[in-house]
Amino acid sequence: MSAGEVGRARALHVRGMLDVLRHVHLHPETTRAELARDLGLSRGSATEIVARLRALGLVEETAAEPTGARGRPTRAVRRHDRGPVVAAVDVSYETWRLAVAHLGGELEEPRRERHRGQRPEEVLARISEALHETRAAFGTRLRALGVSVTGTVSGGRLVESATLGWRDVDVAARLRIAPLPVVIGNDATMAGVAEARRGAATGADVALHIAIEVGIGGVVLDHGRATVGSTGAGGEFGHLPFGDPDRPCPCGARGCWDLEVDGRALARILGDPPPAAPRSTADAVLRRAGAGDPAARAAVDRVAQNLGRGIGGLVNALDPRIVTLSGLAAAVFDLAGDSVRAAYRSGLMRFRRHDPPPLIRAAFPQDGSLRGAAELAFDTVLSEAGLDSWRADARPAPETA
Amino acid sequence: MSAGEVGRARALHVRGMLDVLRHVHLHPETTRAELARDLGLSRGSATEIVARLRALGLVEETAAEPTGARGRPTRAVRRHDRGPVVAAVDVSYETWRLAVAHLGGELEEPRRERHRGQRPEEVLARISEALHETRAAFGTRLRALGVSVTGTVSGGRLVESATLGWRDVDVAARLRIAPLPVVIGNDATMAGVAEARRGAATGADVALHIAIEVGIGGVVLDHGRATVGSTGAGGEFGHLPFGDPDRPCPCGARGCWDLEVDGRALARILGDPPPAAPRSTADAVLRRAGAGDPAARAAVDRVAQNLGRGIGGLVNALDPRIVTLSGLAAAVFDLAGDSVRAAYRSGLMRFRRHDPPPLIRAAFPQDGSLRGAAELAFDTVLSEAGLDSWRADARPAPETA
DNA sequence: GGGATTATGCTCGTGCAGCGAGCATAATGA
DNA sequence: TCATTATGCTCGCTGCACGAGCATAATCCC
Repeated sequence: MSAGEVGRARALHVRGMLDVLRHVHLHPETTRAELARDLGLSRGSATEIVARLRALGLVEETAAEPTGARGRPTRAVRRHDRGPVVAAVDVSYETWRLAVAHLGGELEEPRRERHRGQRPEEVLARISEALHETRAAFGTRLRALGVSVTGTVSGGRLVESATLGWRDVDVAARLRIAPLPVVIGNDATMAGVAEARRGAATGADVALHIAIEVGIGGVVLDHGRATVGSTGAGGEFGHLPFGDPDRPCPCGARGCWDLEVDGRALARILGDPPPAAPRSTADAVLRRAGAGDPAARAAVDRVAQNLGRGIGGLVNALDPRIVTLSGLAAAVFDLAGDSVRAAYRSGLMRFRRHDPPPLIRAAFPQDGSLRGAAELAFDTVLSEAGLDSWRADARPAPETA
Repeated sequence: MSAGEVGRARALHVRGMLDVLRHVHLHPETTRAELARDLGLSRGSATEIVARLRALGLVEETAAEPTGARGRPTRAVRRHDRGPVVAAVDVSYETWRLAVAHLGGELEEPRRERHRGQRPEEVLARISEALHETRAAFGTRLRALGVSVTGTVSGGRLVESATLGWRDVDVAARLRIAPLPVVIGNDATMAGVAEARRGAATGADVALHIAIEVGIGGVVLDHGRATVGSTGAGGEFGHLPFGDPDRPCPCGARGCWDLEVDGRALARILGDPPPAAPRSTADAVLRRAGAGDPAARAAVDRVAQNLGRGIGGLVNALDPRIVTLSGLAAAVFDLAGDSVRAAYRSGLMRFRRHDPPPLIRAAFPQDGSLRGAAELAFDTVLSEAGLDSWRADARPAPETA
């Protein structure tokens, strides 16, 4: 190389730019003055950092609508119209979805396809195709991929999904697009991230998210960060032995909480055979209970108690500030909230009962996992490496002096 | 104030000094060259930072013993002989202990007193007295206080301790010494911190620590940081409903795991009345089982199964890399390891069974909670605020130019 | 309508901290 | 004795943020 190449490999200090960019991501309508205040920057630094971000095509400044307050009007700092985007994929029971997300979290209308009956390779090939179309449409603006999948994710692989009937599939590898970073996680984990960062648990230091579809998924969020353990499989609360110790679970263990709270539990309590589609069964029972069927009502009540009791135990163990519920958990909570709450309270240690963490419906019942996948994908964009690579892609080759 | 006081309130950039100081804390015998390599510093920066730390009386440099390797011999960077120390207090069932810890983690021989039968105020007054003696001996070298206490800690208070018979005591407030920061936590939490940072779980990204004395304490460690929830009460795994749903727990809930694994469980299984001192009862049963008493042996086996099964569930939910055991959990594991392991494995989800997280004895069965309290106290010293205050105490009043 | 008030934007000089090249130093080994 | 190896130290350089001072642009109030 030429002799003029001194100090090129040097680590760039981009802390300030990242702080500002993350703030813009979390508060899409912001101003320089707000940035300076919230991030503890001087106005001079704010000016300089915003100027650098503008030069990189990451943010734009436009005239802000007048607030009517005194003082020189500020300008709005917004995401750049041609700034970075990420792709978010969610693979669920019968369908998959693919959406593009912008800085600030805005999700474009997702593309959606049914995949029931297809083999994993077929499904993933279709999604990969769609991803390549997205890549073609957005070019280098597409920076990362977040994948949410219903099932247990460990070591970056989908190790087991009873819902999908898949086992040990390297979903991330099959969806990877050339140089883009991929993050993959369980759907409940992803939805929990969305709730903690922009949903019902916004601002909570520690939050517990509980989602029931078939079985229970969940996650603890610590300041918006999912605590997923050493391999990424953390949050499988459904396989805590809260249930009948003799009842075998498809997971291989016995007494799993899973078996006491979903469609399988409702069918069993009602004396019906194990359902082929537990989620639909659950919806049917909930409808009947809502319509006044006493047997259905009793079954829902029983499941509500099992749910509340388990959540009480989890709150004892994990000490969240708030508990968000989605899927069947939210539906049961709607229909039999008193039963859930009563069992929850009586499952709490005494000192917690005077001010228990509230149980709240999730803010994103439909697209939480897509939103969460987008958030985690953006985490890789809003990092030193992500900023460096954006800069490298945006600029022509660096010139030697 | 004088006009020369420009920029005094400015935040000092001390990242490099803190990085080096933390490295010295974790690796007490180090060298400049190692610091530069491990922290990614240039040798020039290492020189400068070490010089600054020396000037502040935080580290010393001495001739290192020759390694026999080629090259200019390096000098050892060690904690300063008159550098900062912290006090660590552990309040347990019958005694309390107070120890002084140095940078690097070395613990001086603890002072120990029995307190059985005394009221909380008396006990804490005695400890406070001892702390003031420590303060008198070490002066401003004493920088922080870490308190470990057996019981549930929430919001900085001891809210409930069945072991001590205390309820809602503001231990931290009663032990605070004038301006020093105080950190307080549950004894199992503190012991877990010690295991994760310097003990059996060193290097594990996520570790689960399980301690049984009376009931179960525990904690998840994430890269050495205790995940204690929103109020600090996280880790009360003993109050997960793994047990008989009808059995009432003194905590107010039912079916708690606590009741299935400690001296109370052993007594119940043996048909004995509830013991007054469950830990001694447990030790006695363990001795009889070790000596070959078949009834005792069967009871220990049963408890071993309850322990293993619960740990399996926790591993499913929390996904640690390793599980460390102490107290009665370690003793049961020694005596009935096969039963613990078998129940553990059969409680795991199938995909985990080919390579389950190992169950390991804790490295600090005796003084883990003291060591952990010292570690957390040192965290406050090895922070920007801690460094600033050390600088302020060490130097005379800043001069105005 | 015109100053007073309030708030934000911009420029510029300053300081800190770390980089890295080059040279000095101090051991081993042939 | 001199090459080799490794560390220590000096020094000029650079990136980044600070903060004072001034410019700018709105509303408020007489």
